Amino acid sequence: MPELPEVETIQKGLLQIFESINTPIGNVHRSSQSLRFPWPRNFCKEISGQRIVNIYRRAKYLVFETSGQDFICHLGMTGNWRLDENRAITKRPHDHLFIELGHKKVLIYNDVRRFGFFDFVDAGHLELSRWFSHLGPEPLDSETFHAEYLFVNSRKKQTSVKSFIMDQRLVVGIGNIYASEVLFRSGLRPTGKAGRLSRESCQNLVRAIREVLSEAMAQGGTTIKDFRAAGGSKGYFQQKLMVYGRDEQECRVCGSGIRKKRIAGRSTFWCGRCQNR
DNA sequence: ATTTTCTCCTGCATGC
DNA sequence: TGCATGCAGGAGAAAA
Repeated sequence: MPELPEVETIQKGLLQIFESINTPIGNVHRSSQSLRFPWPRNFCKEISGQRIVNIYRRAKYLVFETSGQDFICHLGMTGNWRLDENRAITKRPHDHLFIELGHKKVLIYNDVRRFGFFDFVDAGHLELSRWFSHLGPEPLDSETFHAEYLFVNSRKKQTSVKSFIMDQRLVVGIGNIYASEVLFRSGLRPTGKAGRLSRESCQNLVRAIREVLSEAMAQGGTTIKDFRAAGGSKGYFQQKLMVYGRDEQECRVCGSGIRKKRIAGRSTFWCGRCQNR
């Protein structure tokens, strides 16, 4: 489900919940089903009783820094968190993890498709973890992610520009929705070869990535199907989508028809007139 | 080595 | 109504 803006929205919501409740993790239970991978050994027992020191985002991962064992949560396609004030009434299908927080409050991880997962990590040395060692820079960090970086790393790449920017080894956080949106804003065809990007196009790409992700975060993410912030609120960026899911509709800028095509197995949307480079 | 396709899973829309 | 098919926001493994 979630790309960078959605994960960031959930991270902010979770942090707010822990700060407002301000109590150590109570009892923890999980479903008997595995998620994408089997649950870490003694997962519930290990995190029970720990105090949350911080929750932050790296790429599309949530990192929970605790007084004991640090852990991560990847949301896969359909992972989501919600806070239940009265668990007995609101248990839902596909609930997989229950974290009790004080009086009758339960933080619940729900994941319909079970592509998400949890694992223990050392938050102080994330880059050593198998989940983080290959990840590229954060798109909003101008020190490490900039036009020249894109230009240099795109040389001789035969893959499409769209697949290129979705490669988490290059830059993290861009998934299938925002890839189309970013390319619309930068005026680039998604099918173009990455290796042919000019310096100017790289500059436009970097700017578009920063703008689109920032604006989406400000809107609380994109709610296409069922995304909700941890507090339960919807995202509103879907109202600003220019191309994603708009095939057969008119371009909001020039009025020509939005096209749709599968690139590397993923649906891709663009305007043939506005995106001509 | 690089790039695309397959795979994991469930739910929903579509078409016959 | 039932059943088959395809598709959905991720990403590692396998295949090409």
